[in-house]
Amino acid sequence: MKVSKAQAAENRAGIVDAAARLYREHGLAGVGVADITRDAGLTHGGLYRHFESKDALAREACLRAFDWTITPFAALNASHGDGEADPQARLQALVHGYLSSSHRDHPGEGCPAAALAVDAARAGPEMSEVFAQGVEGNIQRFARALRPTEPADVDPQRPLTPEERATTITTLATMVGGLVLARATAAGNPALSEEILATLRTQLAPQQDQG
Amino acid sequence: MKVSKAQAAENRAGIVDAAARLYREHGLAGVGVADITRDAGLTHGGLYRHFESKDALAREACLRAFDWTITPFAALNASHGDGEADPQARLQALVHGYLSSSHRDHPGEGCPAAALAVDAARAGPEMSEVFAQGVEGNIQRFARALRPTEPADVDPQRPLTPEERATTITTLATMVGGLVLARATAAGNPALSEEILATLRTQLAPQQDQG
DNA sequence: TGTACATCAGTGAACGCGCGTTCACTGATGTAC
DNA sequence: TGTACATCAGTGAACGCGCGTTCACTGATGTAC
Repeated sequence: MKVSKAQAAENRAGIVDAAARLYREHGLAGVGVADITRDAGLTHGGLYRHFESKDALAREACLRAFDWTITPFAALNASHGDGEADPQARLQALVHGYLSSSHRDHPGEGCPAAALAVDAARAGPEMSEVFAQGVEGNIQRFARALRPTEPADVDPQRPLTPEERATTITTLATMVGGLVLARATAAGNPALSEEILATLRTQLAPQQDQG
Repeated sequence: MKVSKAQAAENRAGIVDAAARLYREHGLAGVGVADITRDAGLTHGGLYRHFESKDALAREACLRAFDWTITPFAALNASHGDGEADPQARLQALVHGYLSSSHRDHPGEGCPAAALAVDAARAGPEMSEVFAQGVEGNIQRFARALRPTEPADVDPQRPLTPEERATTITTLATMVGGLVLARATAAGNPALSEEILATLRTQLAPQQDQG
């Protein structure tokens, strides 16, 4: 039966959200369209009224997963506005959240760069473009969120300096690599997995460590 | 027809080698057993005389891919023995080789940690165990290869200090994360992909950069 | 050393099975009058 | 405002297709005598 336009839009968004979560959990090749629509409370036949193909849905799901507001980096925005004022404390909060056992064990709600990078590299140029946009966006927001808020007369949206880009890329790459290695070793050698996370927390954000 | 024991062993090794290469190129889910045996010059039917299942072959292929002698890290052994004596120069050579466009564009002969980590995380505890062994081995060899060779009376095989482990884990995680991100963005934003590689080369091994 | 024969690595057809996609159909929606 | 009807989101069966795995068969190997 037909549903209202509002309901249809809601269903479509539900499919994208379900895909974004399931793809991060099981990989692009590990989830079928029937799994996704079932998870969204629908049947698989109607999927093609919304998306041209599974690949098109995967691209949209990847874009969605990089959405700033649902990423692990979301906390940064809040803390930048009214939260922690000290950039070093913000970095510490972010690094500890990212390199946590909880993030490692719940890829479905976690960083898409860590969960989908290897799959995206094999999924063709269009997916790579979506992925690159997400990574570039993360670099920008990550670097800006860690800038000092003083002095107040400096534009917080000014372009990144080469140094800012370099240190941000390095930190992001280390976090992504660490999370990826921690996940791959978690089931087979939990101690090594924890050691990787704890080591990188300390290396990236010195000072006290609270797991 | 039956073949000699020597030929059978050679065929089996050929299957493992083909699997190690194809899995790194296309992922564990992206290659069929028929692709692998065809690549090894055989038909798919006989595969099960050598391996219990596709998963068992995948595990053996992962183990093989981590083999020190065919890894990008292989150069380290040689250079440790009779090559570059300066640890800083060895680090530089390794980092530049690892974070090169060539390594990015040829995952089949490259680092299994970068190519298979995300797949391994989803492939069950047995695969994770194999992967964890490979990572631990890489930590050990990487750290030892970068030790100073002087003074000569210190045992080069002595256990790693906590500091050695920490800096090695950080460097490895950064290289893996960087390569993974460079691969995922290569087709969609080549400039960003190159920037990631170049930035990390400079950050991990300061001094001159030769691409 | 020679011969007869059991073994078994490899072949290629066949098997279920799950996948992405298509399609005839349904019936509530939303528009035209 | 009411009514008739075209639209189209969603359903569920059906389609090819490729996959992992099985199996009867082949014939060179390697062993027993």
